[in-house]
Amino acid sequence: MLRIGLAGQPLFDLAGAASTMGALGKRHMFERDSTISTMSAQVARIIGTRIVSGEFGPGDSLPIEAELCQEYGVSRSTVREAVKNLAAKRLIEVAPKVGTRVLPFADWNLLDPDVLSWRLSAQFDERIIEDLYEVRQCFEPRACYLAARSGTTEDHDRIRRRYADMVSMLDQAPLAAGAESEFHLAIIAATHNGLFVTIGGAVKTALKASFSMTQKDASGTPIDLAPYEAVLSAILAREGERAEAAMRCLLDLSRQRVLAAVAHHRERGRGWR
Amino acid sequence: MLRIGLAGQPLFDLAGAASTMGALGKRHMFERDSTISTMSAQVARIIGTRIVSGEFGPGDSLPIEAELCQEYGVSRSTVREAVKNLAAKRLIEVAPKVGTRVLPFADWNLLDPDVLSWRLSAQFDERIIEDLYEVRQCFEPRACYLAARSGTTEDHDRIRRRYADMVSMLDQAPLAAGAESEFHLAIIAATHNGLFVTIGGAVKTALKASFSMTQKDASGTPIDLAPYEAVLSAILAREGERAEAAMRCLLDLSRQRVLAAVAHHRERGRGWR
DNA sequence: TTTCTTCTTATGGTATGATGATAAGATTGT
DNA sequence: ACAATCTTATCATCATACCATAAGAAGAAA
Repeated sequence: MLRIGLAGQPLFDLAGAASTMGALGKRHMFERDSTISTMSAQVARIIGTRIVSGEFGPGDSLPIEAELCQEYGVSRSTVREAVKNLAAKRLIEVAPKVGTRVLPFADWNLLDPDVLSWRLSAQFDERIIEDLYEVRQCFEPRACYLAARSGTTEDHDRIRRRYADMVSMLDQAPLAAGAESEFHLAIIAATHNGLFVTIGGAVKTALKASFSMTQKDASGTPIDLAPYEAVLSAILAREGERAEAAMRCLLDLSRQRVLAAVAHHRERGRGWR
Repeated sequence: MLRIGLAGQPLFDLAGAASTMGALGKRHMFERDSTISTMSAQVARIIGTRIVSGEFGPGDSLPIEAELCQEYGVSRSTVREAVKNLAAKRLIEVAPKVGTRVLPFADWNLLDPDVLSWRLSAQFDERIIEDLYEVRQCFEPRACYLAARSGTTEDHDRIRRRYADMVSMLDQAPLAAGAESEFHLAIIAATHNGLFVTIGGAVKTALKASFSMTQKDASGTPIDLAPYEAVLSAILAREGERAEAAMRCLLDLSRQRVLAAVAHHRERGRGWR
């Protein structure tokens, strides 16, 4: 049983000393990532980060609810919501009379945006980017094939529109990144396979999170549209194999671009965040 | 704003009329899926089923917390935990002052075991099985390639052991299905790509859930070991391409087997569940 | 000593009621 | 008509209490 934190003094006092006030309004009292709205979400983030950073290892027990309340200075309801949240992400498992235990890594839902961003902030790792692109190379070429072969004309129209959006936003870097995601998602949606959509959405969020880590979207170098155009034309022509190959190529270029941006960002600026 | 349920009378009275007793012990009072331990999990399942069955459409608001308490005869804490759970699965989004709204289908985490089983129980659809196998065909052959090319000898040993387990359990149908999953998971683990592991775990759970729907594991016909042996030997020989092709073949056979079992089950026994 | 039973305790699950903050809608004054 | 204000609906949080039960401790019997 691993126990952390000096007994008594909260590691992170989210709520301050005053006890009997509504808490939502005290958001301004702690600067710690005030973009997260609720306290339970913040507690979840803190505990989650401590788990993915390895401070709690698989099989370890978390402190009991009452201790967590003390540590973070919040009520039991809040802690319970946070814990439930982490359990839903399969980071922990909570059983009556036995406490809250960290699950083995293999159980973690790494596709969860929160889990991903916690992992990135705990220790940024190019490996995570590589893994993401490995997954994309598995799914997106196939999705492209299916979109070309069995997508409806409405699907194709939407893909075309997303491409047009991309073109029109080419100069505004942050918008372009979003438009690019939408292009990919439109292709995936054209497969009409819900699981593809789920995985695609997770990957999109994951990439966005990793971009925001490097604080720059693809290092400002303008995107080369040619590979996208190749994908688009192959899909519209309903040439499955060509679409598949074009997407494979696109992803490879994209991967290189992102890794280059990461490397570039790594050498200037002494680290991550 | 969509409101369902006749105001006042609970649709499902989970807790009964008595109000001031601990509730866990009253599990025996309702037969409704008593395998689920906590009430909040049951409430989540009921609401989740109503969502995936289309009773609430995307954009609709769920009844407010107080109404849900009444409908299901549980306290607000319980309802809140259930709602949080559904939000973690991206079925709904809850915002202060605006209530709880159903998210568009594209946001749902279809890889979540609960979501999958709710979908299956709401309306069993061969399509879901097809989608699952489409996903498997995307990433398992690639995982096989990577396992063959870059797996450690420990990884390979573990794969070999899982295969041996499969062989030894060949006659006990329920165990064999589990052993087969473990074989696949061992291959996926050998890629050392966490995302593959996450997706693989979800797919495994999903298949298990769909099997339990048909109440028979692969219709009792004994599994043909040859394709598995082909995969194993290719991996151990570190022949990536051959391993990839062998897995592709294996999955295709497996898919046919499962669909046949589903069809078989469909014609006798007038439906699902 | 060993084993079985019983008691205690630690721990999560649930209930209840109250307060706070605020977005959305209703009301009112100009 | 429009803008400012008030009210309400609704979730977020807190505090406290009780219950059920798994695990562990203590004691009794063989």
